[in-house]
Amino acid sequence: MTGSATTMRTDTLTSETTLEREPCQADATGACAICRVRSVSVCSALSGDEMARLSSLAEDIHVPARGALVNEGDPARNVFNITAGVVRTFRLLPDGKRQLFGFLLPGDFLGLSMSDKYRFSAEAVDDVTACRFDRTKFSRLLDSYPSLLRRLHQAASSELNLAQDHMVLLGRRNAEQRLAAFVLSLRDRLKRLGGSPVTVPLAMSRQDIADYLGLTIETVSRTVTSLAASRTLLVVPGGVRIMDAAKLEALAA
Amino acid sequence: MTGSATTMRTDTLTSETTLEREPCQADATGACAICRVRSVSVCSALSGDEMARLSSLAEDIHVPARGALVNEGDPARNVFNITAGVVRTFRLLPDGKRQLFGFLLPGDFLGLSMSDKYRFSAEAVDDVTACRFDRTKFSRLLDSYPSLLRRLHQAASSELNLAQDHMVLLGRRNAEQRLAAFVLSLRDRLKRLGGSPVTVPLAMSRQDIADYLGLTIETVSRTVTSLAASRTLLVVPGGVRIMDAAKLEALAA
DNA sequence: CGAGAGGTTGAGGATCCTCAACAGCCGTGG
DNA sequence: CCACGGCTGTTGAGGATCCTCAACCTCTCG
Repeated sequence: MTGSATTMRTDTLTSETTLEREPCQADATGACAICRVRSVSVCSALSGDEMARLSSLAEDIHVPARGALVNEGDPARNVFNITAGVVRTFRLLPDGKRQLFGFLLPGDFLGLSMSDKYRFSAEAVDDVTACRFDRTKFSRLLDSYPSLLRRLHQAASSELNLAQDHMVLLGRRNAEQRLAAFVLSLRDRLKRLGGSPVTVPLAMSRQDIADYLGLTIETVSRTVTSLAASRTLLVVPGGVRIMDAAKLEALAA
Repeated sequence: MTGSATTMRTDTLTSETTLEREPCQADATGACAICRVRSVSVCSALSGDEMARLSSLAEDIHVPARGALVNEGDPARNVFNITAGVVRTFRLLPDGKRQLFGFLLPGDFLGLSMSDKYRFSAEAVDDVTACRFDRTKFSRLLDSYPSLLRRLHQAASSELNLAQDHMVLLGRRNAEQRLAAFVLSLRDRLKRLGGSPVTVPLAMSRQDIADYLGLTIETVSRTVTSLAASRTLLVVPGGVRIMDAAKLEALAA
């Protein structure tokens, strides 16, 4: 199994989604020791020895923009830890509609909610690097390292909280409020990764945003325009600049 | 602390929400041994000895219809295992709107997603009995019993799956599809608890259903009427009867 | 019998979707 | 070098769905 398990179906831009790079077991302590996102990842639960063992399971992969990490319905062979880039998770409906569940940023774990098959698809929004683990081996590791399991459970808890926030957004907020909440939440997450508190890069397309917010692309476009007209946002190449954070927060509240 | 921690704020029908009954540690093995919902609960992960220790932490509580189990914003002192009745979990918005996250049935665990404060409220829809645990003690138990932690993590995973299903429903389905999915999913969950595959008791009000499905009470009422007119459902006292399961499933797909 | 709660039905309106045209950007290729 | 097509995003007009407001019905309970 060289990576074909998680490869494409919806996307055929490249012949091989996962470009293998130097695996983590390259050195004694493991590449995890020098991982940029370790402190914000589930891996932070582990001590030196434990991390070495985790490293031996990790495989550093690269997925080009639009490449697939997992496909809904496939056997769930891997779990991932995102180390760079943005990933979208989503489900495709029979009528062609799409619902995005979220955007994974560096440090986020992919594979928290899973049966034996993937219940959603995950694709790279831009160029992505990630740590890939064999799910069975990773699961065995959880038996040995309860602290890792606890950390993972924490992550699942926090994702459940995010999911609940999103249910509120989808069920009870209008387009303007949805967009405000989206921009602010993305800003906050990027801020924790060292991003700017005013300029929010939007790696994802309007269609992605629409499918995340339960709107159409036209409504997203119109709402952004309207927020720009009221000097709440400023549209800049590749993202938006927050001009009136207070107003945005009032909308999102 | 005798139960006031989790008591009411939104609801003041009774002076004491939690009517203490015989605690589980009444006998040697613990009342958990004879628990009706043990096989479908997280508790099933435990062996005899372990269960005895769990029993010693459990407190059997009763919450009358409309009573509160937890209030959003309160310190998260307890977690629960529902043993009878139906519980609604929800968040209240500043503008008075409400979004329900789900209905907990016997065997369901309350407290999977949590920080140090409750991020949502939980109220009894009808008369509810539950096992209440001190969160700190329960958390310590998790350190001793990794199998319980695993089971809990499984439960969190599966709740995350449900949350994703619900995001699809809220973001991408019309009123008819939402109602169909709701009735079917409730039927399936009740079936696993020994319920009928055709008659679905609806303990919750139309308002609850509306707030769960992201609709208004009027739209729910109209949609039920319309599904009854097309002989897909039959409205019976306290619930509905599924007349055309195939049609309902086609709508929910 | 009256009051209140929960639910249904109707009319009108707001929001968002659908369909369509168009603008900007970028890489390709003559 | 510029023309062209494709892709992404914006804007507009009209329509569908769902919400709002209001009346009314049914059932229960005092």
